[in-house]
Amino acid sequence: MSLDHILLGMLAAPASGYDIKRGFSEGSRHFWSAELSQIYPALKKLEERGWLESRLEPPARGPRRRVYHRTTEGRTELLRWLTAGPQMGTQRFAYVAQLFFMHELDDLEATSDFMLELRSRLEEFLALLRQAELDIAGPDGARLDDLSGEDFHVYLAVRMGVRSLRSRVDWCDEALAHIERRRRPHAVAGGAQAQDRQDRKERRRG
Amino acid sequence: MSLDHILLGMLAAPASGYDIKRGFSEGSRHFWSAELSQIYPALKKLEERGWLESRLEPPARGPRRRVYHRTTEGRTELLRWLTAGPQMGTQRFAYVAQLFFMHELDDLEATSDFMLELRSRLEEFLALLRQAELDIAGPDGARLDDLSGEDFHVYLAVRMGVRSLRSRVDWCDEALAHIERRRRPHAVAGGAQAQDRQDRKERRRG
DNA sequence: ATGACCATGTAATCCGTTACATGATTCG
DNA sequence: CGAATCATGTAACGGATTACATGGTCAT
Repeated sequence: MSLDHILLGMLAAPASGYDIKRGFSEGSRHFWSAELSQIYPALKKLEERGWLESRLEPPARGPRRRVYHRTTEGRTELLRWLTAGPQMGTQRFAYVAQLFFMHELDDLEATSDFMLELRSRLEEFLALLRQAELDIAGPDGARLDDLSGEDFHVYLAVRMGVRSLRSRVDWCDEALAHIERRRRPHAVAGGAQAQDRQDRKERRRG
Repeated sequence: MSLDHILLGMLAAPASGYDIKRGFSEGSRHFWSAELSQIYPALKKLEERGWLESRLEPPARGPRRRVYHRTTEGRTELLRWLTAGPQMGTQRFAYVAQLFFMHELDDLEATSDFMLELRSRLEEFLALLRQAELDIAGPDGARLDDLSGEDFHVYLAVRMGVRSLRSRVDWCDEALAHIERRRRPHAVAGGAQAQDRQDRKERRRG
């Protein structure tokens, strides 16, 4: 399983289940997330296995917190996972499946509307990731050479999110252009040229 | 759930569970897949719900096959799903999580090796998808304007796979460049220029 | 005091994978 | 005859989501 190892990774410093959940919301939602109802039992199981230990923190102010930290065995297991080569899981994109079957609607306007809504949702998410990128590396990657080893790796992971999301937005644009062309097959010359111009515009955005 | 709807979509023509599984292996592995052990019970459940019906085909030659076809209600449900707006599921990329935590190894060569292996696996997959794209639209999209409505939508879905995979390969290259730069921080001038050259190369490949 | 938020957990259910079981056909 | 492939299923387990339950703190 992977969630176990992700929890081990998140526990570089001692933290509670609640803390870890907040950690997900910030800079890593594009590659993993989990609900508290999954995190709490998982932490308990990891403690039973000896990879974590916990203590109840005295509630100086606020409710009590159960704070976990890695054991030596826990750290060893994390390192084992990190050196086991890239774990390629199965991908599931329900919205691509929808598009794949959308000819059943027999209505290119419906397909177009679908892609427009998808584009706007993807761009929303992209904006969040660009902000995370900015927070780490500064404008134009100004701070890039001064990052700690930890932040450097986080930066690389965030870049994957940015590139991945941007490629999907670009894909929406390409698909919308194809759809337009198909809807007006006898438009004036230069459909290909228009596509070319758009490509160049997309590239400048790099 | 989505598998239900994907099965409904796959059953544009009557097919057995085995047929559907083969359908997954071909042109849609980049956005969904399922095992036979998941497909058979799901089909049975869909029949109980009245969205499918099945008959046992007389085994003229070969073993017996249970062939499913959509009912009217099944088709209605499929259309409902297709018009319900893009379904944005949670993404899980275990290998990005690995990178995210990889500073724990404190060894940039390990990170570099990791990215190299990842790159080669991604490129392998990309080659399969490019082939699928070629099979549908021909070289340089020559057949693009002659596609049926069905093939057109399939083409759009395949393009998502191609773009998505290519953006991940590009990300690997970018990350490897960053890693190299970090490992030899006092190399001769022009690190940024080298990155520029690479950007232009990547763009040409479009 | 009321509602928002912090914090921890359990229960029910469903989704998905791996392993197992069965039997027929086809090819060498 | 034996191995590979076609074809259909069940069982066990584990991963993930949704709903439910509890209680404390803090600001208005």
